[in-house]
Amino acid sequence: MEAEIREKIAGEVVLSPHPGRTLRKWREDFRISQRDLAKQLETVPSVISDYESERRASPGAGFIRRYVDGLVALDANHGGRMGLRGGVPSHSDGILGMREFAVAMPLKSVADRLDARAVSRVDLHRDIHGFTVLDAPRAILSIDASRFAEVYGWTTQRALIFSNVRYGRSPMVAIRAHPLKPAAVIFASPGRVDSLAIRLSEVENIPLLTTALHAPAVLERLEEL
Amino acid sequence: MEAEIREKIAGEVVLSPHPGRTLRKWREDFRISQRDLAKQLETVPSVISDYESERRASPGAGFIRRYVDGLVALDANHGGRMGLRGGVPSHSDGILGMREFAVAMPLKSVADRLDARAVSRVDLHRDIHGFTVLDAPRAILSIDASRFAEVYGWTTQRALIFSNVRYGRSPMVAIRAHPLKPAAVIFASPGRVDSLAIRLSEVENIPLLTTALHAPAVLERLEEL
DNA sequence: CTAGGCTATCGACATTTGCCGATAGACCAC
DNA sequence: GTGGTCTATCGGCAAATGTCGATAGCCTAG
Repeated sequence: MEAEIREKIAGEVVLSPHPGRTLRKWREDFRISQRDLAKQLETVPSVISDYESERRASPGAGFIRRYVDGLVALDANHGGRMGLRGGVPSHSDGILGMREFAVAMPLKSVADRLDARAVSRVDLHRDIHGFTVLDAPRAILSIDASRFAEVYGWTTQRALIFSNVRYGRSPMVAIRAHPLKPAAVIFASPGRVDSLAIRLSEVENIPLLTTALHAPAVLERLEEL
Repeated sequence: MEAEIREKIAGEVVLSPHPGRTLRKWREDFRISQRDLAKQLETVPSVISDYESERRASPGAGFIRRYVDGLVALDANHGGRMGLRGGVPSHSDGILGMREFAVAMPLKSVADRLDARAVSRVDLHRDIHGFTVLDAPRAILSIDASRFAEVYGWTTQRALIFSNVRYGRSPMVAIRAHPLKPAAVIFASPGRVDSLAIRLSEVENIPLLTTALHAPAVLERLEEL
């Protein structure tokens, strides 16, 4: 995730006819001050200001790299709340709940919490840093590829928990088609899980589990973790 | 497509500890000579060589932009065959056929050729530059997000024609979840097209059509275009 | 062997970048 | 009013870039 946003920012800056302005745009998106960034880069604010106001028409790769790294590092220090979310603080239609754990949590613990059991043969031995609960049909309609960052929030090391799932094909197909992959998928109170869903979970090496709980109970159970 | 690859290359170059070497790697991936690139940039080959051998530790944004633009422009002149395909010449399991038209073709002509009719309300008034025929279930299992470039080949301005389709949900969900979008989707001899498929076509503004022909007949009909 | 294509190295030098510090302006809270 | 925060502008200057041309080496085909 971080590597991707860094690459995107750097790419945009270089390709911009006004690299300095693009740098400023991104800093403001992240809501970081020139002073804080200057401190992070171990320089002075007027350096940042000069670049951002296009005093230098063609900043070098070295500077751009340090600037972008500084932005992303500072954002991480602030919990990655604003920047990586693209500045949209509220949840999209289809996202029922979302949380980051304070510490990495074994998937097994999460599964136990939800009385969830595996339906594919993918090994459950991995850690989860958070979860997102989604209403599957609504999410598919309202969240397209460019906004998956919202589903994943700060980390893809999360469980995606889909409710209102009949056969589970559409969520697994969507995950298959998108470059970012979650750490696990859990279907809340599904119908009969289709064999394609299971095969996709195995192809992608993403554990697939089901729980009899519905979304509100899932959120409640995970609140206590 | 082009904008995305440009951004990716530029981003990689800037973030690389060895920008010059990364430039070289990409030029070689595209199979473009220093001489040809130098000509495109209206400079001399020793300039390219100096940068690529890291004589300049921190090339400026201006040069990187021109270099990347030059690569992509030259690749386009060569039909975009090698670079954008990632150098995989053979078709993946699931791709039954694929072609670029010599000239842009109205979608209506393609539809007429296949006796296809629209099932969603999206306007058909657009041009197609080519098509890919896919076996839907096999494609979904064998082609993940990172290899969609293969499905699209040179241009996303194409019709994706899916065979072995029951309700048409999975193909539309996959398209929904991926950043690149085709110009049209045609289901060859589907079962009953599900309302979700139709809604996704409308949300994405991608025309959705069906034809009674099976894949071999489709390929045959389109061969004559 | 020669010719052509491709690439590498390096001297040269005009131009630009990278970075700092001094100064100034705007805004807000006390 | 003062103090603090944030940002902008600009002079100064060492260091690096951007670009060219000359030269050289390697490989292949005829």
